[in-house]
Amino acid sequence: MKLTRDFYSRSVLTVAPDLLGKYLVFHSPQGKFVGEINEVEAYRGIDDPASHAYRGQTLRNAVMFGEGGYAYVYFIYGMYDCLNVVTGAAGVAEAVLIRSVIPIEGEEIMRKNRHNAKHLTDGPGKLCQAFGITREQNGIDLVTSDVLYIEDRGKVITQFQSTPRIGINVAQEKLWRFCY
DNA sequence: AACACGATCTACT
DNA sequence: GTAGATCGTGTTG
Repeated sequence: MKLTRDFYSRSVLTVAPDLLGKYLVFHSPQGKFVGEINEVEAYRGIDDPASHAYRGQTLRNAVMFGEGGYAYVYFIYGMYDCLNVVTGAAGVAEAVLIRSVIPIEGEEIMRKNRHNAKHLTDGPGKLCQAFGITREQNGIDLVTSDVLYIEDRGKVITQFQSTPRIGINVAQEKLWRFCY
C-alpha cells in the first residue's frame, strides 16, 4: 500500500531507515518503473551544515520547508537530478535523499535511459536518469499522486548500516547514510 | 552582471 | 585513484 502522510510527517532520522525496503513507483510516459529502495541519506535544515536548507529558504530548496510527503528534486553538477522525500511537519526543513534502488519493474527502459551502462540505479543521479525523473517532478505530493509515490509491500528491514554521508566534507560525525 | 561551486558519474591510468 | 564534463543556483559587486 501507498505510504501515508503520517509516515512522512515523522522525524527525518526515523523516516530515512524506514524507507529501506520500500518501493519507489513512477508511472512515466515511457511506462511504469518500480525500484526497491536500498540506500538513503538524511538531511536536516537546522544543525546540519551539509543540508541545502541549512542557510535558510531559497527558491531551489523551498519544497524542503513544506510538510512531509513531497518530492524535492534538484539539479547538480550541471548534469544530474537527485530525488529526495521531504519529511517532518510544515516549516521543518528535512528530507531524505534516495541514493540507490534495486530495479524491480521497467528494467529494459531503464537500461535504454542509462545508455546501456552496467550500473543502472545504484546512485542518486543514476536512478533518476534510469527512471527519467527530473525537476519536472519537483513538488509532487507522493501521498496524493498516482504518478510518483512509494509503496510498502510488507518487507521489513531490521538489519542496516549507518555511515557518514557520501560526497560531503562536513558533519562527518553524523552517521546519516543508511543502507542494507 | 559576473563568479564560484556543488547531496555526481564516467572514463581513463 | 583521479580528472573532466557542464550549468543552475546563490552570492557578491
